Amino acid sequence: MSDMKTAILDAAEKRIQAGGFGGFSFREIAEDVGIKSSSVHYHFPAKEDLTAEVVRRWSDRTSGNIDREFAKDPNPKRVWAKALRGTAFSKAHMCPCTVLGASSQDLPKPVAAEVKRFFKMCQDKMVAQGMSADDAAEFLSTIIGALVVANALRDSTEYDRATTAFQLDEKSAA
Amino acid sequence: MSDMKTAILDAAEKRIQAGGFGGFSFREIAEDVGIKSSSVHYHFPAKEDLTAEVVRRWSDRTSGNIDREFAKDPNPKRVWAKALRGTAFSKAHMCPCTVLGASSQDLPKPVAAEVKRFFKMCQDKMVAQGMSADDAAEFLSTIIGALVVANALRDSTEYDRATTAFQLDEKSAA
DNA sequence: GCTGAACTATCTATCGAAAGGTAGATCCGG
DNA sequence: CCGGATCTACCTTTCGATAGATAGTTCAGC
Repeated sequence: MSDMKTAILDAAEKRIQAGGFGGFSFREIAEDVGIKSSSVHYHFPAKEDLTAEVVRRWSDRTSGNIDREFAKDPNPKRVWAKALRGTAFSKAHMCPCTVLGASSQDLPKPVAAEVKRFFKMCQDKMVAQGMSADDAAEFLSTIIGALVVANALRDSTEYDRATTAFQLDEKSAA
Repeated sequence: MSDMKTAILDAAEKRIQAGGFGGFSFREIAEDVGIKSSSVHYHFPAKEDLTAEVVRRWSDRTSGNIDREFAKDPNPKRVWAKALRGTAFSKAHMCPCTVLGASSQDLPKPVAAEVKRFFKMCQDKMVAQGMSADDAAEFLSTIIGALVVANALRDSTEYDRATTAFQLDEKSAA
């Protein structure tokens, strides 16, 4: 992957984290990376292609990060809670898939499909890590919701308040 | 409130539920209600005014609905879980405040403030109903997240899977 | 009870800006 | 010289918003 393509994906990711699909334009991305909007089209034919690729990349990275941490800590809930905590306290504050998922009905089909894949990946991985299907559904909802609530209240520490139960040491987090 | 103003709010609410702030235009709203886009400006000077009013109305309605149901059922979690379940299984599938909250950073200030007010109202009311602050934060995150995940997976029954623990009878839901 | 000002709600028409996207030229490294 | 990458220039559409006109309604004062 070329440097410029990566730079475009980085810029798009940031803007999507802030405003979702309708919250960014090719011109803004172009200015962010220092090229012209038409050149962005060279790398990504249409807006939905760029957006779908941002989601795919985020999904792959998340999957990898979780696998890596789970190898070090056998408690899946603590691993996931910590991973999303990093997002909540990052500059962007939000996970792009969550922002897009909230307005999934208004997304181009390929983008909506990619977003769906992300959430399925999360649930499947949780089950593979030993959680029951219902437990995974509830837990995923809690950490995703914590991200949204903290973002809306403009206070990242809200994420911690909502997930204290999962960030404790060995015995407590079940 | 005039019929037309209400019709405009209804149309805007639907569109916001689907696509958030960037997901609707005055022209679409105008077509939905059968007037011209400039006439929408007569009722709401700017897009942020219309959006803020949609959020305010949703917030007031939710507050009223919860009070009414809590008077009949003393279990706050069951009351809230049931209320949001209605949204998850509605045609629109989403709570407009949740959609907007996910992209809160990209919202005009008055709108972001109104969205923030909604989530604070939820937490405050939960505490007033007897929940601890941390418990309220976690529970609110779970039901909001369940809405997002169910929407992204395009399957409303995901909401039930994530909230079964709170929809049971008297003794079980604590 | 009539008149006329003021208000409500909508229209047509239009603005400048910005959107997504395309075509064709240019530049640069292999 | 060829091909990937970027540019300039442009197109069409849509955006939020404004101006000015037009009916219909309300209502105070004579």
